[in-house]
Amino acid sequence: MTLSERLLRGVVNCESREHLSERLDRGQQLRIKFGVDPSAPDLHLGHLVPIRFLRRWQMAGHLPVLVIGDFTARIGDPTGRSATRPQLSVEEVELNAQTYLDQLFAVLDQDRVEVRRQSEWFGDFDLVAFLKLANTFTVAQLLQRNDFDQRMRAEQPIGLHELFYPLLQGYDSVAVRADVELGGTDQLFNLLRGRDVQGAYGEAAQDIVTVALLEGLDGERKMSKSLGNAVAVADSATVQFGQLMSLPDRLITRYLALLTDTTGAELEEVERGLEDGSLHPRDAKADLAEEVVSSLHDRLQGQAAREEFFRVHRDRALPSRIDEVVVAARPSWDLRELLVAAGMARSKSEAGRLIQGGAVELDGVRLADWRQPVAVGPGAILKVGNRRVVRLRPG
RNA sequence: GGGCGGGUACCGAAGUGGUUAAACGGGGCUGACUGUAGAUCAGCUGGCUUUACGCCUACAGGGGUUCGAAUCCCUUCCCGCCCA
Repeated sequence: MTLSERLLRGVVNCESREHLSERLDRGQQLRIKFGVDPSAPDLHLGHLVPIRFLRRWQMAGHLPVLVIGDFTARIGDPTGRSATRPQLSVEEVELNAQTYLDQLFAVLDQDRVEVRRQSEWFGDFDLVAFLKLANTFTVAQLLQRNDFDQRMRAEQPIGLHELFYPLLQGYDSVAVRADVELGGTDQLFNLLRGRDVQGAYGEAAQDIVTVALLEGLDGERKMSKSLGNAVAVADSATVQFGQLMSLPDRLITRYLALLTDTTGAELEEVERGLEDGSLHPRDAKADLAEEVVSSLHDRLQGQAAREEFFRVHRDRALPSRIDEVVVAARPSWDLRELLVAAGMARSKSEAGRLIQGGAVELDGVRLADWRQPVAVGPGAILKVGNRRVVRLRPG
């Protein structure tokens, strides 16, 4: 396997592949730009795909250039959106960016990156400069983009400022003198515009690479916090493990390929095992989950999370650690009020529904009638649904 | 500037004077089944109350008509399309 083949493994789009491969094989050190969107500060597994890619390059001696989109975040990237994104304030952006970087440096070597902010060059961008940038494209060129086209068709609004997003991102490449730009496949349009902008400013066009977008836990849409199908990098090992176990079976190998260092041969083996039934999907998924969780925390926590999961779900035992909730000491409780007091329901109506639905257990006894008052002993175990359990402490 | 069409619950979308807390679909929650999930089936999906088809809040905002309005009228705001 040549150097370029190794570094371009898993890449979906590459332009120009020939040019890039040649530079990589020649051993040239490249500045690989990666845009950091500080509108969503919580990293999830989907972010990890390009970040792991960057790490591979970093270890091969290339320089990741992280561009914090502190201007574009205030516009809102229209990519993949059917609606305009909310615009953020300067303070929000700065705070988010820092949170993002902190999490990112768990994977990347902090000392071998260049961190830049768009405000460095856009901070005093004047109208003349802006119009010059705007002059690099026609409206038709920008409107051919899929997201816009769909929105036009659906008679949805498109903010004028959204049109400028690809231009600003493209100018970033000029500003940081990017050799290569990395992004998810949804960034293809923006990345390509970067090449055009560089050309318009008399610079060599960057090569671009895109990597796959990770599907979320629902197996349908791309992983995103707002869709509620994401596994957050900052979550605890047990939570992450449980979430990964809820992944649809058919995504096991995809996750392995995108989130772990599993080799191609190993992947084929798993695939074969799943197909002929010699490998239980549950176990394959547990292996995947342990691997991913271990990489985010450490090996020990990965194993512990696995054991805990099997304990609670397969063996139906109580979790080894149960959060304690202090509730008022009373001789007897209205069960609905108890649920609200314990933070298991937002309102008494909601509590009543849960009880009627048979979701509530107190000390292992299912309570389906909220009219029946209950007594709460010290250390009573309140269970609502399959995964929410607390220990009650009257006091 | 002119014409037209819109703004309904988390989302999409019905409803065009009364039995509408608002059909239907999606999503979410819960139960059964399981391999944990998915698929499947079932229930729930505004709040409050001594749970009662009782009360309160709700169909962009405000005002009005009416015994009664998401539904009619006036007005403000917002969005889309077409023409200029």
